[in-house]
Amino acid sequence: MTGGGGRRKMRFQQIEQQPEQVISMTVRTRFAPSPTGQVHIGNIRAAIYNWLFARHHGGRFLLRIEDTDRVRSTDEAVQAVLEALTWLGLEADEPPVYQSRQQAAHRAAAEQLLSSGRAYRAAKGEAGQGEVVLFRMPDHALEFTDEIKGPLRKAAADMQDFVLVRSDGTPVFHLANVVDDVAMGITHVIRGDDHIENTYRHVALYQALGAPLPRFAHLPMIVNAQGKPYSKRDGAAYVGDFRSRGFLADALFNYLVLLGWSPGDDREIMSRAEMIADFSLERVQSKAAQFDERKLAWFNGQYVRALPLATRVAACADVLRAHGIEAEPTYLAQVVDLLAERLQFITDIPTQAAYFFTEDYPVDAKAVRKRLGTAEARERLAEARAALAAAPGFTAPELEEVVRELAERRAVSVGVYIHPLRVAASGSAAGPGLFDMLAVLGRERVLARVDRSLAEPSA
RNA sequence: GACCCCAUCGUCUAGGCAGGUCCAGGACACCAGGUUUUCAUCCUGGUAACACGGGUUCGAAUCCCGUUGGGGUCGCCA
Repeated sequence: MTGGGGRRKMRFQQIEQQPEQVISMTVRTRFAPSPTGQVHIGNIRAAIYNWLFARHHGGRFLLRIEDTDRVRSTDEAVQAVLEALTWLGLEADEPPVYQSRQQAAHRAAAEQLLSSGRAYRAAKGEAGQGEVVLFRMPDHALEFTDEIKGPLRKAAADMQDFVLVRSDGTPVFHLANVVDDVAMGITHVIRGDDHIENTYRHVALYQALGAPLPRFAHLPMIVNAQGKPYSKRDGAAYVGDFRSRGFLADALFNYLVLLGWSPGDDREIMSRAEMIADFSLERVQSKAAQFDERKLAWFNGQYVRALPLATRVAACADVLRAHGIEAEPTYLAQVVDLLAERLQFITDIPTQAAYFFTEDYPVDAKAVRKRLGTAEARERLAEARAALAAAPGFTAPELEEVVRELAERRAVSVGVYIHPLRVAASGSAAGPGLFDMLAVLGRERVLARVDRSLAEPSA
């Protein structure tokens, strides 16, 4: 059985759950996390697809907090969900629905099922736990056409009755989920494919409740390098992890959208508008996708570089401030502009550009040995120092002119001066163009650092 | 174990529903070269895949069957 092709062909041999016009009706999708912890990367991708699908069809994207597990659900987790959605720009179109507040409706549905004979009371499991309400599964096979997987079918013999209401009177996931989806008018249920088995039960529930069936789309999982479900042990697994590690929301969004979906052409970097315009469940992959943080990092670099300078400067200022560095805005803007192509993460700024802000910057010992380790190198550095000091002004073109002139005069490659100067002025062998860097650093700082280098005992 | 899902470069994928134009295209990563004072960016080139076996067909990555491999589900969790 091969992916998309087969499933799309077969779809039309099946009876549709809803008329084709469904798409022209108002599409309503929802993200329904259970607030028991941080928001997992796989869940947020489901949220993204729900959002994109709703936007594509001019419909609505809703949020439902499935907090019926009172023991494990926490307010902090609810906050985490809200923050993750806001950060990624996935605002819901209506106020969030809290499942725990819908219990009256859940109970009413159970009563309805009880009186119609589709559910029954029974003492199940260990003695002493009391009575539960069980749903009576139909005695015929159940089938539905998944928007991603194609026609799916389950024989009656492979399905058992299941609990709808616990012995303590609280509704179980299946009941609450379906009742709420009906109440919220959800037309398309887009969720992880670990829910496929549940869907048969849900289909039976919708039918028993006399509610119209939504369309279902089951997304494949996100797996790690071992092909196992992606978890915290595989590095960043939660939305908050990515955020704190310096990933941009747009970069993560773009990467995640493409992890399991493609526009059908060669585009990689896409705007939200493009994604919305082109998104379709038909093009969602049906096999699990392996998370590749290196590609995510590449996306991040692309997005960081595309940031307007002012935005990048502000973001860098925040990161620096968190590191106890208060940078003067104009100066910082020069530094950030200088580092433009070299920043893949905004959070790299403190380590990558420390020497711009403090005299206590890290020094690469290896670079010092290589570029300042010989008597000759130090002599060249001294010559360069004199040239810099004699420069008419301390702008990049002026500095470049005096140093190149010096090299010409001594008939040596200009690199002979550049490399020692770079290490003496920044402590590093890598960095922006030397003359621009020196100009931004300023005469005083540069000369002082060079003098300090010259004063240190040679290796 | 039962039931279900999945299978194109190392990874994400295009192509598959309408079989030939695919000795399989793009991106990340990797390798080489170029640009450059370094690093990064950027540019050029390269290595690299249709899981296997049958079948249908003049012709299969594309259709069918099977095998193998991977995954999911079998809770008074969600």
